[in-house]
Amino acid sequence: MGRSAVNGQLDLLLLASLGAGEAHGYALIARIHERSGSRLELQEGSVYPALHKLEASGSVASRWADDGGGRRRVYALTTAGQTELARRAEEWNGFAAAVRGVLGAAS
Amino acid sequence: MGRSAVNGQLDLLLLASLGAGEAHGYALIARIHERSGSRLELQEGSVYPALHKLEASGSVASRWADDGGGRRRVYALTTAGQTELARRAEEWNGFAAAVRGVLGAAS
DNA sequence: GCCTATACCTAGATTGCCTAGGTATGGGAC
DNA sequence: GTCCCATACCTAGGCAATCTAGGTATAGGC
Repeated sequence: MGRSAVNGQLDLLLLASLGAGEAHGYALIARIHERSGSRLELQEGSVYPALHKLEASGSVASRWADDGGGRRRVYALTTAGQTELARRAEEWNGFAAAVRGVLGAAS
Repeated sequence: MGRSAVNGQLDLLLLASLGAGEAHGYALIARIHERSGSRLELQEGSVYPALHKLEASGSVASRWADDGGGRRRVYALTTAGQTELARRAEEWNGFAAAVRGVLGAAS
């Protein structure tokens, strides 16, 4: 098992991070690392395919930006993506509550 | 994706449920279903292999019980299993906090 | 002109769990 | 008294998520 182990929440994490403003892949990795309190260290090999999948499904849109530096693909949340984010966040809250319920009963 | 989607927390759920007292496989499924507020419906095909794995790693011990009815394999948490439960619970709390951190920043 | 950092990409392997079967026993219907 | 269903256990194989381990390209420091 890898060091971060996102346990099925990769899409949620990416959508939520994009909810804070458009960004390119590398920046998203940094953003998630930061906001998770350094607990999540996503790998590029996980993030890029996930972003492509989210774009294919219409949750995010991308454009190429050449701000002087090298090529960058900047992703932004679409309207459908905002809906999807809300749906997944609720799903996560339900799952977390379910685990808390099972854990809480033991203590 | 199945209907319950335990997202890598199957072992934790089983250990936590056994923390509330020894039980056999079928009863564990019912216990988790109940304590999760009916949100988690584990399948036998997930639970039994997981219990065997936990027994092989020393976290649980089993004995056959024939209380009048058909054969039943009753599982109980070992001392090592209690340590493992604490470790995994802490791991879960860390992960949940990380996700909250990423989600919270968006709102 | 080379090395490093930034940035992006993909194929293939691994892992974890579910699907879909199967066995066995006991009790109620009839 | 036998058929069916519920309880209880088990396994092989498949599938989906994501990680590993490579690769490409550009810009800037030295």
